[in-house]
This record gives sequence, C-alpha cells and structure tokens, in this order.
Amino acid sequence: MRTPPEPDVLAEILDGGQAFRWHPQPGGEWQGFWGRHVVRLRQNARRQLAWSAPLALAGPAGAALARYLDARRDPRLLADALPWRSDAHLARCIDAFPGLRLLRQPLDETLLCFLCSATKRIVQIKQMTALLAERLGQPLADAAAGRALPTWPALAATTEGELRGCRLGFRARHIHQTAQFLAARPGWLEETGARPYAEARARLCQLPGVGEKVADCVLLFGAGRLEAFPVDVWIIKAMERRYGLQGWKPAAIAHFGRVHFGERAGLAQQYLFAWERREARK
DNA sequence: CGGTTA
DNA sequence: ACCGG
Repeated sequence: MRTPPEPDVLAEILDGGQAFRWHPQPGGEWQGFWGRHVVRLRQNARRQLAWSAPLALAGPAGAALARYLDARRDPRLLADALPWRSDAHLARCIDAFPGLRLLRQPLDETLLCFLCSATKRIVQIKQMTALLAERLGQPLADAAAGRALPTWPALAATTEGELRGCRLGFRARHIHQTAQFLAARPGWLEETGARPYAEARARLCQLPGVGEKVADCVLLFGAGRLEAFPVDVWIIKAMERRYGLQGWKPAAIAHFGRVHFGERAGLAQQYLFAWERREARK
C-alpha cells in the first residue's frame, strides 16, 4: 500500500466498527475472516503489510485481500477530495489518522453483522458473529482455520430459536425474518447493491431490523457507497460538539453530513467517528 | 417515546 | 438501533 498505516490506525481500520471478524494476536498480528477467506496480517519494520493464509486457501487470498483492503487506492487522495480546507475539525481528524480507509466487505455478511450491531458494542458484536460462524457456518479449509459466517440461504434454513441460541436476543427475530425475506427474492440483495444510493438505501430499509443507520453502514462498508453517512451516537456527539448541531435528529444530521462533506461523506464520517472514539478513551 | 435481548 | 403506539 502507498500509505501503510501505523499500528493504531490499522487497528481502527480492522477493529474499529467497520468489521467484526478481525482478532488481534500475540505479537501484533491480526487474524481476520471475510467471505470464505481467512488470513493473518502482520506489519514489517516499515509498516508494510504482509499476509499469510492456510495453504488450501492461499491461492485466492492475496487478490481477495487487496480488494478487501481497497489497497490499490491511496487513502490520502481519497481524503484530499474532502472539504478539509474549509473545515478545520475535519482537517485535524484526517491528520490524526493517516491512512485510515474504508473496507470493501461482502454485502451479504455486512448486512448480517450490522443486523447484530443494534445497541451493542464492538466486542459483543464480535462474540455474536463468532458464535454464528461456529454454530451455523461452513468450515474453512481445515478445522483449525475456523468457519465462515452462515450464508443467507443457510440462515433461512434455521429457526429463530436456533438463532436465539447464538445470544442474539431480539436481533434473532430480525435476522430470521430478513433471511425469509431474502429467500423469497433471489438476487434481491445483489440487485440492491447495484442501485443508486437513495434507492438502495430505501430498499434495505424494507428489511426487518434495518433502519437508516444500519442501511448506511451496509452500503458504506459492504457496497463501497461512499456517499452513505451512518449516524450513530458517536456521530451525533461529533456533530453536536464540533459542528454545533445540538438537538438535531439523526435523519437531519445525515442530510447535513451528505451535503456538507459531499460525495465521499462516508469517508469523512469514518474520520469523525475515529476521532470521537479516541477522545473518549483519553 | 419505551420495549425489545442477555 | 429499530419499531410500534
């Protein structure tokens, strides 16, 4: 990659709320799962990323990882098109997280992960998705490699009770009903990913358990739609504290974000999000 | 605006 | 975070 991220920025990319299947390993490595891939990532002394995968899966893993990390695009160039010249807070956010990028995750499992995300912290979402993979997912290569997340057809074949056993709580109902919805409409999700932003968002909001926030996360992290501007509690705080939008409703903040930050509003959102989370940890 | 899981 | 009242 052109701009290899510092370890803390890499952690923000892999384990900062975009994806929930990256696990830090002793020695600064990461193990991650997406689709039917599993890789280990480490950084050399020059911060360049090196990967490895189980032999049976190694063939396609390199190209898949490059796509997943959007490695061919330079995040500095993406960020340069944001309105940081007229927005001092955005400018310092971009400075604080050099190399921050948006992942290009599979649409189907991004939807599943964000159906799990409602009112949960990252660690808890990781527990839920790990349990879903362990109980309902297909094994990858060998038993040691772990399991993929269950596909939507596989989820459609389970009962709500089985899903509740994965400690999903009321999210089990949403996932069950979404699986039934998708099973009745082959190709619907893929078609949704190909639609213009406003239409894709409206379609996702038809799914049980998917509102505007989840729809925007699915489009931003699972369909590469950079105009999506997910508004969660961190972004509400950011827009109140840094942009004076006290008392604004989430839908109004989302509209403001898309207008103020432009066609890559979702990338701006990721910087603002990382900044507020770091502030809270201090 | 409160109930919804664990 | 979504949904129904």
